[in-house]
Amino acid sequence: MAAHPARGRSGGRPTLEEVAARAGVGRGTVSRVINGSPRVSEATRTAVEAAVAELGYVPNTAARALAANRTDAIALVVPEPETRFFAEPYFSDVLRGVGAELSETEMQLLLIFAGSDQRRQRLAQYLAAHRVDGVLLVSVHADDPLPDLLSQLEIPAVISGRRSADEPLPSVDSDNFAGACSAVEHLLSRGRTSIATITGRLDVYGAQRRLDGYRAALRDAGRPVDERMIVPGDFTEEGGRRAMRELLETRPGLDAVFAGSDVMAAGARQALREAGRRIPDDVALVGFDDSAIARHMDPPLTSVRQPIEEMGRAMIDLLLAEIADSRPFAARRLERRQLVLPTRLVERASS
Amino acid sequence: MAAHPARGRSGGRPTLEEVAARAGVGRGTVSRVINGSPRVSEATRTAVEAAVAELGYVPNTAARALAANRTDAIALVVPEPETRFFAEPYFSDVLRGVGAELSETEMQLLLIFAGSDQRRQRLAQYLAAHRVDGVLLVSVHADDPLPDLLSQLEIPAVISGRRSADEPLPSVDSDNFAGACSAVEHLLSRGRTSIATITGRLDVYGAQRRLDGYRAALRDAGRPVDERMIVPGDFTEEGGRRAMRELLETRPGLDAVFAGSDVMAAGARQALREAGRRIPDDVALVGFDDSAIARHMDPPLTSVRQPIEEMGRAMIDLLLAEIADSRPFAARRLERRQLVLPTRLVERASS
DNA sequence: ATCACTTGTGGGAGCGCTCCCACACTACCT
DNA sequence: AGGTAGTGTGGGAGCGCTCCCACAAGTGAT
Repeated sequence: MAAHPARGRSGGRPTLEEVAARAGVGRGTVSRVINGSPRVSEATRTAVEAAVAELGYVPNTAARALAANRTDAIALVVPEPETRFFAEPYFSDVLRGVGAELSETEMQLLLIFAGSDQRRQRLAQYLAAHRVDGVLLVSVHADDPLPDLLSQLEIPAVISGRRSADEPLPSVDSDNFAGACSAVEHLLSRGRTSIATITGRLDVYGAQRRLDGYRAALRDAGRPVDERMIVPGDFTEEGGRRAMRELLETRPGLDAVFAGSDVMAAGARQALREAGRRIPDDVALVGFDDSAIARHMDPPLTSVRQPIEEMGRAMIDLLLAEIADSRPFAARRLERRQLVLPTRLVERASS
Repeated sequence: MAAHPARGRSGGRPTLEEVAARAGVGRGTVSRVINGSPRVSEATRTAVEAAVAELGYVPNTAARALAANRTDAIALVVPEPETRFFAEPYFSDVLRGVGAELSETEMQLLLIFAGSDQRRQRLAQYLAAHRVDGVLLVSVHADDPLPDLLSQLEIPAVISGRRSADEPLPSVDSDNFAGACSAVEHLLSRGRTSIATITGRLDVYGAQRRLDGYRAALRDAGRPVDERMIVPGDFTEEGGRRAMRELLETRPGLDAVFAGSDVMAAGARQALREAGRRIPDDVALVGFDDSAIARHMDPPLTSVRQPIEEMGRAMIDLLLAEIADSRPFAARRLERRQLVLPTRLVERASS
């Protein structure tokens, strides 16, 4: 027995050393097998694998993290309170894509909310301790200090959406401009002549671009843009409802609304119903995101589809590449670090 | 310069050793200060704290985990697909409570989905590697092997709800039986005479207890229990809708429904509306959970309030105590490890 | 003065890995 | 025969902590 009486360790998990002894090889060799190094002979590999199986060996992640200076974990940082996270289908869709892509790797995903100052404080601590190899940042507002903190700490990061046209960080975005254009063009082609829009928070670049697209489509069609037809929302259902009420008051003659998100469209629908307007007979309604609520709305909502799940997957791919690049002796830096995925209009009964 | 040229470590974070040198003390002393040991003189503590601040020292969690055999992280395990997680307000409420309670500690929360076989496989690996100090298990079905795996691995765990009356694991539950009783009594007191119930999945103990409460309340009031008035749902909106349709077909004369969850009540409401029944005029409706949808329903839903957020907090308290107990030289084992919190009927317009 | 505690402190040993140097062994050219 | 690669392998050193033993210095009873 050891002189040091195994300080109360429960279970007594086997170590690399023990696997090596069992397989009759050295520690280094076992490590190579575990990590899939090609420089191991077939016979040795088989022997080691047998020993691993017999002993039920599972690597100690803390030791590995300490020695190799990596954690095999990445964080999905949501700079919003939990409530928003759950209310917004966008997040769950991203999470699904991220989870799917990640399940093919050994990486672990942490979900971190940074919706309050206290939470942000804790997150900063967490990042400073380098407890994750990389960060996925979703829903970032223009003035958010988080991206800068990350580059300062030299932590690989990818953001969903951009903060501006020339986002310095690697990012994955959808073509918000083109998507908005297609929505408005669709409404025009249906003979609508008085088209309003409810925007998202304009400190989110994507919301800004959707508004730009709305303007451009009208302009291209030779229609004047009435500024009173543009009302800001905040991506929430309540915000959509408020915006719609305002529109009905100032521009009661409108015959179509392009909402900057499905959730806001749902709010707008309530306000329209309250006011006795029928959809699409009196007012056509188009959303953005094509999330689950669009399909389940009554009537089903025409919406601009963003491939959110695919975006989640792409973010992971980019991030993993970033992480690989950040390690010593990385092959070469990536070139295309900004991805913009196409959108597509899905027509349903609301327009 | 070191002979070993600092293998590409980015940032070059300060170590305990460097802090010690700066403060003119030994490593042990710095460690004691960091960990809040009382056996340090005031003067030394101040000096060390100054050095920590000057150097911007942040402990290396991997090293700490390796040396102390703990991770300072706990996992919230959801044995459901993400979709269910987002569709069910119960989870977000638990998460909110857990997050709130945890934000007062240094513990990190991981959210892990174990909804598919592949995911469960990965989770098992993860747990075997002891990457968390403890586990919170929500929404466990009677035959789930996860709890046994956890006790086998000797990982402290707390479950929300119980699997049976004599749950071996520490658990936090609400008084489902009494809650269901109060709902039915309320309907009876409102003069309803023909009360149906839509149950949750009966392999969830809580759903079973709600059904027991429904039966007991009717019995206590001297009313016979009509088995055709009991229809199983599955906690989903769609399930509630289906169950309600069935009830309307087999028992068209009913004048009240007690649904085993708010989400199912929302589904039932849709079916009632389709059938042209008015709420509460024709049929009174009562839900369970008192989640956000109860308040937002039209009409607002009478519901049995479970203090879900408080339950989340209690789970954390229990789990932290369990973890403390599992460490060597723990003071004493806990006694009360099963917590049952009271429920309360919240009356609204639906009944 | 001696002994027995108590309080504060320094630093060795060790946690379980990865990294990398050294070395044996084999091939295949000159 | 002597080079010159390449291929597998063993194991030392070290990652940055915590734990704990040893010990100095102070305090009070005998």
